[in-house]
Amino acid sequence: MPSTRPAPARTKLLDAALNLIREKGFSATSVDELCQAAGVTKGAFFHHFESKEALGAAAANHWSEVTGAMFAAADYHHEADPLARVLGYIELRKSLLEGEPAEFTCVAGTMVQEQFGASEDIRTACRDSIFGHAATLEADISAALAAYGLSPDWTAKSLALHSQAVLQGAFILAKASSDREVARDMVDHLSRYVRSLFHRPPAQEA
Amino acid sequence: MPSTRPAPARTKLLDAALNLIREKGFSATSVDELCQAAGVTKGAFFHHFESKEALGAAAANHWSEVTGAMFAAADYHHEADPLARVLGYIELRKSLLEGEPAEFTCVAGTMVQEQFGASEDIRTACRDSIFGHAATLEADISAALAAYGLSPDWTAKSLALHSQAVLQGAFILAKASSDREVARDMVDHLSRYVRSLFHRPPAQEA
DNA sequence: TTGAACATACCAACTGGTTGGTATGTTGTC
DNA sequence: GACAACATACCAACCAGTTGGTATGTTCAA
Repeated sequence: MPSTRPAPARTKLLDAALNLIREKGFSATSVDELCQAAGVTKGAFFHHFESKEALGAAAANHWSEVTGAMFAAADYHHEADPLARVLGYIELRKSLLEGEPAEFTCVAGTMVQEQFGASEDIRTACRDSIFGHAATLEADISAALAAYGLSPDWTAKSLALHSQAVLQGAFILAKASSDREVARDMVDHLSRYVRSLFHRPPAQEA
Repeated sequence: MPSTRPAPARTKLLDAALNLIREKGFSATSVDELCQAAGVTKGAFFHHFESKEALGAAAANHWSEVTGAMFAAADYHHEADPLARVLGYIELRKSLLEGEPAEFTCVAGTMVQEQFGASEDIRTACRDSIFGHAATLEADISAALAAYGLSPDWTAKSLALHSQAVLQGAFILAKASSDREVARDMVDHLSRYVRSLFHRPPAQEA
């Protein structure tokens, strides 16, 4: 049987990074803190990552994998109607707005905000995380356009990105106000917008 | 005659902070860098601000004043139709997306993203900046609702905040992709959404 | 009107602690 | 016994913040 081996230092560091970066940002998180949170020494850190910057880029990729697996396993994919899948995705994102900002916030968005000018590796890793995730949504939007026979003056890609923009902006407002309800309202507006684009009734407000 | 007196150190430091925070984030900007950019010594810094954190909060307030004056003087206020004022505001925000991210990005959004958990003073100053700005938009939205005889299931305040969320999210996508056109597309979606809420035709796409 | 008392604005040099990073082990496994 | 995976000990650079000081007002009583 596959007995649970102790998590290797590299994974422990990446998991710790996901939490610490969302709590305090990348710059304000020191290598020592990372090591302490991961229960690992500095030697282990620099054995697995050639620099703090390299860990940042790796953490963004790790974030893509963790969240990618989570969204891939979500229920909304089972909806037959592609628009229902899109709206289901949005409702899932809303339901995820629980607990503290550091728990529901996006690592890639947080990190790229402060590191976009300092590290090209981190920037591209965060870009791939955000835009890659948007691409999974773009497919359902395209299918919905086909199913509803629409050819609007906006692209599926731009609407997928817009949804990410709303979410990222909602995170900022939640952090600023210490109130996740604000973020939920923003997601409601997004849902309303998508329904209007497909000429769907306002439906039930949650 | 009111000859132009040399800018005092405090103002020079705040102006420098506005640029440096947007370029590199708050944590990664050192007090020494701030002083060098402002052409001022460290003694002057700590004469005017009791800590780096205090400068951060002051910078957010300075940002509110600078941008508040700019938006207060904008043309869109002269529109008779309140909805035209809202849409004019959105178009203005789109036209502001020029140059490098550090030039069109929001200081408050950038700073609160990394400092919300570290400094309550900075967090509230950024919150006041963002939510205070949204309040100026909320008045026009309320007037538009009255003018068009609408009583929707969303509030003027939440739509004003939604517009800020879209803009903040657009900034993040622009930073991640190094492409401000992405941000412009997000603002187009916002404009389309607002028009749909007021049952206005798609109108011309810019 | 003057000058002592005080306040403001600023400066150069310094400090103790923290930073990312390195050099050199030790350990367990194939 | 060789190599990856760690640990320990350390360092130079940098960090926010402090020090003791100067130059330039401003206030107000004699």
